[in-house]
Amino acid sequence: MTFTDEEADLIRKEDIIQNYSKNYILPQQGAIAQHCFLVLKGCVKRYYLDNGVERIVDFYTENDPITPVSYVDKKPSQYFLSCVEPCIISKGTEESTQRFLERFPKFVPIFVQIGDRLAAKQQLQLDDFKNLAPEERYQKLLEERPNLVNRVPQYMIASYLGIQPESLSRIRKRLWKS
Amino acid sequence: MTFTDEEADLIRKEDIIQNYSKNYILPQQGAIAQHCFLVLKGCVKRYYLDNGVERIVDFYTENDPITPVSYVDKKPSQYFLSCVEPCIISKGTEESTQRFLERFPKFVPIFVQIGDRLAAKQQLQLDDFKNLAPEERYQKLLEERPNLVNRVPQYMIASYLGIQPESLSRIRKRLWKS
DNA sequence: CTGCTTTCTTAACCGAAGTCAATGCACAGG
DNA sequence: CCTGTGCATTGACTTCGGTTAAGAAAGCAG
Repeated sequence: MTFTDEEADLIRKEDIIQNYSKNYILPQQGAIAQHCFLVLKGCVKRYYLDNGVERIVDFYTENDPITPVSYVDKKPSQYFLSCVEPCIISKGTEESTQRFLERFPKFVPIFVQIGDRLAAKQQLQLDDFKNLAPEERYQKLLEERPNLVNRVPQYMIASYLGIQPESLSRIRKRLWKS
Repeated sequence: MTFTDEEADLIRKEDIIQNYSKNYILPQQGAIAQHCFLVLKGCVKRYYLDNGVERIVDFYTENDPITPVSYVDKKPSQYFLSCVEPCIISKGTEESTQRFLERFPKFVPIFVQIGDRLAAKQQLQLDDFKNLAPEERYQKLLEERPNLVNRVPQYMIASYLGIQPESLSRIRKRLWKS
């Protein structure tokens, strides 16, 4: 889901836009009523901590909306958002979302089924993950988000792919040879 | 999300209950307005075909609701539902859902955020899949759904875990030894 | 420019999963 | 009862990722 210039403009006007320095961790209050973010410039990672190890879940770059994750109660894990680069980020409030939807009603159904679509997207991701080898996952990432590899450190890409940095290095070498 | 006896009873009355033989494939019409199912007895698998290979996505047993997957357009893949055992399944229509929610309004918010919760659940599944070895995934399955392993052929469990049947056999052997 | 930190690469070793092929086993149909 | 089919196991072999440790390269500050 991407925005036209006009739509992005309205968001820029309505929402609270802020600059964040590299490595800044976006504050996310309690379980409910979290903010939505829209990355205008820069790159954000979503991750959680697994016995002190950072496990990267996703990256967000220009025009990517960051939707809150509804917590499934039991698990103690928590997701964090951190700026991989200096960022300009638009923080959406409940009211600004409201006004945005009044201005662009065509987004209403989309907002309603955001959860469904997210679920479907994640189903596909999970399917891929089950059936693709690490090397294939990396190639797929290269195809789908070629820019990403050039702007985030490889050890983060490795974490995102669920492998060790050393393995990613070898994979790159292998692919380069062929 | 589970149902009390009373709730399940109403569903039983309202919905269309049918028997299906083993290996029967539940018909799922086009992209929109699919049925919801509730497994009363038996076991259903959700899978898709990957170059003729069956890739199992999930299993559903007694009292598990089967929610439709909203299709993310591009991918040609399609999910099928097939009975692993003879099944008794309650098929929900739009109207019966309506009546059910009138009778038990407490489920309304849940139905609204079904997508969100599904997304959150799948996020956790994906997290696990990225960071657990096949052997650990099998152990986790044993803990979370111990019954499943006893009623589903192992090659299907293997498919669900994203590994080969031979590997699962060796994993079992390894675990048995310790 | 120098020295530090961060990031990436390389090598050696190990263990586990994939693959292919053969065997064992249970169960259903004739 | 015998036979065929489907499923599970086992073995030999290969490949690839994890681990550990060391060193190279790149970025940054003094």
